[in-house]
Amino acid sequence: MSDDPSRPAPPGRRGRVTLVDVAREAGCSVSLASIVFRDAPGASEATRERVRAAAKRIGYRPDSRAAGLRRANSGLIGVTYDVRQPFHAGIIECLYQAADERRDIALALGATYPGRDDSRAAEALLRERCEALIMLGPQIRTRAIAALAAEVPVVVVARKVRAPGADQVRVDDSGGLALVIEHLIALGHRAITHVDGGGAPGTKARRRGYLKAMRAHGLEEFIDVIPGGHTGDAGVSAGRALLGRGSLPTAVAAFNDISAIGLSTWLGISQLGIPGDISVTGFDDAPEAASAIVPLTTVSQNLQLMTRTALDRAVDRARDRCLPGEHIIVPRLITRTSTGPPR
Amino acid sequence: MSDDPSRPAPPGRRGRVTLVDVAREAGCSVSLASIVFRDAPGASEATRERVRAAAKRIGYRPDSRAAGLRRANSGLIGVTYDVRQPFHAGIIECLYQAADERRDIALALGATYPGRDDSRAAEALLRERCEALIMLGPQIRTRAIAALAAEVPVVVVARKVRAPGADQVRVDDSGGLALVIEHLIALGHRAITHVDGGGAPGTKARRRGYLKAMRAHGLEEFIDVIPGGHTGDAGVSAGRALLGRGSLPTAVAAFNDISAIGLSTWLGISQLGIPGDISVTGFDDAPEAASAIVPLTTVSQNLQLMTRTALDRAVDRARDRCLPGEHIIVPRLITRTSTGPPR
DNA sequence: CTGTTAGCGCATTCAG
DNA sequence: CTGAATGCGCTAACAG
Repeated sequence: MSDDPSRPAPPGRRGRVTLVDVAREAGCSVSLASIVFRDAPGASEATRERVRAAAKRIGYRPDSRAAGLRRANSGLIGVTYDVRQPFHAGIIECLYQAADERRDIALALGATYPGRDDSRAAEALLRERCEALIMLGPQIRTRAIAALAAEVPVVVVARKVRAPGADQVRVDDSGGLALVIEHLIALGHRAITHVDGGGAPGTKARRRGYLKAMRAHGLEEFIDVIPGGHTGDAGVSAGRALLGRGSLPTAVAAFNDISAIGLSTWLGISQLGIPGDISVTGFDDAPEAASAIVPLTTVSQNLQLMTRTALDRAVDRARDRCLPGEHIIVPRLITRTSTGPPR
Repeated sequence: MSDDPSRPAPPGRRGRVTLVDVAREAGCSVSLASIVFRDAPGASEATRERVRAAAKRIGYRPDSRAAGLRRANSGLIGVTYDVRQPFHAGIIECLYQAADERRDIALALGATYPGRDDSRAAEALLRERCEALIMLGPQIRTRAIAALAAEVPVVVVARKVRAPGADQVRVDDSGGLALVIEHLIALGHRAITHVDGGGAPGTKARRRGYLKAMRAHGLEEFIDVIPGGHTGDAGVSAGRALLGRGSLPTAVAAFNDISAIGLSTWLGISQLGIPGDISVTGFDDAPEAASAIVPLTTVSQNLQLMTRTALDRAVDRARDRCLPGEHIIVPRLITRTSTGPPR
């Protein structure tokens, strides 16, 4: 408590509790206290307890900025995602779970929305000195991603992008869509329409899966793709378009769950029974798919595996400088009650 | 200490470009370079240009951790929010917009979901040394919020909480619900049912607004509250419950938009016309409300004002140590096509 | 406008 | 296990 009045007011003692205070309170050296909070070897269990108790007593909280500044690696992994995308929310949850399993990793979120693109979000994250970037379905152009990948390890999730230097982790979109088509065909369907993603990441691959599966079963003449999108609105519009035409297919494979639910809603309102009159399928296995009015047959991306892979890649690339690669997650068919034999 | 001056400044000895490198490249002092990046007064426009050009040339990016470590205030405002809540996503967007208008403020997001509560999220944020915390509809108990508020300025948004020391910014929930009831009554409705929020923040106040408005118009005998929730599923369940009873009301005021949309969907599938057979209202003016199959009459919380207020309060309290207060946003009725005269 | 200096809170030596 | 010393990248205060 002996402030030296001769010197200009030291801005240090502003009431902030630091590691020094903890060490003094616990009666040990700062190095030891540091070891305890880093979970590093070199302290007995007894001292660990003592130090932690002291910290709690005086209200100490580690300063992760200072720690990151000092160590070579900040332990921060940046994640850019679309704040409006429910599917991204699910991935964020899984990423947190994966990160919580490692004591040394923290996540920094960078939200994206129509007025703030992935580049902006990434820039803010990099100023915080993230070691690596995980980008969920980035909407910026490939060369912008490549530019980022040149500066920092980048892992692109849920979008196919040929950016050299960026890892890719995504489901086999083509194979996933083929899965539901095979399922519908096995049920006896032939007139199967695909409502596409209208430009959302994965649109082309899923459409390719549809075409491939139809052709593989000699159903070329039934091939029917109508424009859609990844939102519920897009599904509603597609439903409207579908009903506006002369004949109805016996099944519709939508681009994703949200769109499939919008579509189902419109069909339901138009007094069509699902799956009695028409079968509907989605993609993603979003939480909404299971709890929809008609639980949706869909394709699971195995988020656990996907996020774990993404995080591991991000950390490994940041630490060991290993080479970027492509990681394709095998999709799985989830059968629910929105599909049945044709009418 | 004699680096080869002929070669373009190598990316630092440790591979990272710092302010020192920029200063050397621009041929000026570090202080000047610092001034430029902080947008602080004390440099001519010419030098600013020169320094920025040099920075770009060698690929410099400010280190916000180091800056925050040094200055008294980190400039970081932490935001905890429910990653599954579309309504929160809208607030996040507005917060970013508000933060972007101030050069000195950055947002740090802390996601919340069933396995990770607001306390966990806040803890992580505080380790990053946020100056203040904005909590969106926190689900933790009041005393946990109070505990946080004792350590750092806390602004609670969209939840009424009597935690001493925490600011509150929220819409007048009671008045908002009353607004739609008045609107329905003016249209000629008398049998108006309220589907409540089932415990979500704001449930009680909105129900109170319903009761007050009904009583104010002598409609005690028509008072009818059924349990609901804030999700689409809850709306669907409420619709099912409603139709399972003998008689139908002529209008339903739901707790929020998402629930109202679920409700509408179920009513639509049950071949009831909206608003022909029954009027439906929501709350929040979420993006989904405008683009629903039947555009929803709802209550706007004026997010712009709400978020600006929240951010200003957070910053002011962190900087000037002013006292916490309560800030009630006046709600506004948004009339769309989901309401009409009774059948 | 410049250059110098002194830390912010912490991790990491290194010799005891 | 201790104690002291060094510096991460930056801001701020100061005298030129």
